[in-house]
Amino acid sequence: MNTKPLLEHLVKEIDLSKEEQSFLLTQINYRKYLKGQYILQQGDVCKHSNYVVSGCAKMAYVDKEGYEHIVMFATTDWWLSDLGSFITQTPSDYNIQCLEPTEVIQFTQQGEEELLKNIPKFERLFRHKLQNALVSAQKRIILNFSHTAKERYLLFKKQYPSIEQRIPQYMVASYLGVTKEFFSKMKNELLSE
Amino acid sequence: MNTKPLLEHLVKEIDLSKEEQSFLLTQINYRKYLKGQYILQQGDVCKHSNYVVSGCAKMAYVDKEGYEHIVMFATTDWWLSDLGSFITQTPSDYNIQCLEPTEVIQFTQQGEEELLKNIPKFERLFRHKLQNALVSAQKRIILNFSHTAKERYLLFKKQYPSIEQRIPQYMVASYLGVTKEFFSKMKNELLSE
DNA sequence: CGAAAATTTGACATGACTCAACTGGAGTGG
DNA sequence: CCACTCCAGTTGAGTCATGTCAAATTTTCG
Repeated sequence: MNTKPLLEHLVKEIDLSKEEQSFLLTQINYRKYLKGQYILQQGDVCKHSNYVVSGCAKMAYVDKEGYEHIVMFATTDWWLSDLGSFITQTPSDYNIQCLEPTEVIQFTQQGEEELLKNIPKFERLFRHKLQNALVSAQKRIILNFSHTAKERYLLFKKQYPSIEQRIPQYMVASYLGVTKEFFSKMKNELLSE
Repeated sequence: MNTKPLLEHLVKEIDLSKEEQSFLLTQINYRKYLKGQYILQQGDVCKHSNYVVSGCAKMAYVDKEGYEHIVMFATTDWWLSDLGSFITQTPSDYNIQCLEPTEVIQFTQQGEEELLKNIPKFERLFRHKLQNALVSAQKRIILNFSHTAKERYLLFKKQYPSIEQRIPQYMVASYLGVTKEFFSKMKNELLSE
């Protein structure tokens, strides 16, 4: 029932047999978070890899001065975890917090291992997931170096047209790596151009 | 002979049988590049995934203004490719150029597929490789937002102590995302602090 | 040695940040 | 229904980090 979206999503990608599907179901958990709740808090070990069924969450790093830097947003069909903490089971440097009521399907590290062992197709799927994530992370590094905040903002709007409306603007600023004040001025200038 | 370092490196990580080793050898190629040579040029398809045996190379993006932005350096034991171009076999946005005479072992995309199909251990190994790369890419995104160029430079020195001596300083500047002029002034200030 | 490449220096320009004050909703409670 | 507060967003003045451009200096290497 609640896990249906995941199955549908996965079946599209790797075409699971009935047996594989039911095995998968033994390894996952459905969970619902309220707006504002934390899926992961800085300092805790990241116990779950999360597949977002609905809602919206952010992953962020809070620096020593207390400023928050948003690493990514995740909505339906996105995967979300602090990979570093998840695979090594060491305390995380990141927060994951829900910006809306959010439904997720969770894998524990053991569950993921079991899955990979028993259904090798998953190796390929997860590898693809990682590849895509790495490619876009590298792009973002270069983007931040080679473009002004204004340009980055325009690209962000193109790439995530739906997200901007759903969240407070100061979070968009944080994702782009600028202050909310500068972001506000920037948007103004864009209007009068 | 020339492929020995790769085997040794891999055997340490995944413990290959004799048969697996000899199969591996059928899927790889050894190649030597001179200083200055390109392993990959912007616009070409990335035909190979490269394991660096010796030497040093950089992966970089040249923007429309002609400025070069360095994504990463690779020395012994690093893997190097434009993953996006490699997996989709579409033209690359990056250059990979040797900064020293460099020996690499190359996998084609097909070769890599074969390897993964025939020696499932490789799935795990490659997944780990990707995980680590992704974790550090995400860290670098945040680092660039939350730290000044000076701080980033000090971290770079700690993390890659051997690289700074081997390459022209303007490339370090490019990796850090600052101009060579600013980088020069910055280092001066650090001395008198 | 001489030419090209790398690095440094200085004057000036600008993107982006800080801080503080202000505006304008969206509750909330009396 | 008003007064109050809280939070997001805006605005402005001043500052700082970093960029630009042009010239001078040093290093590298044929």
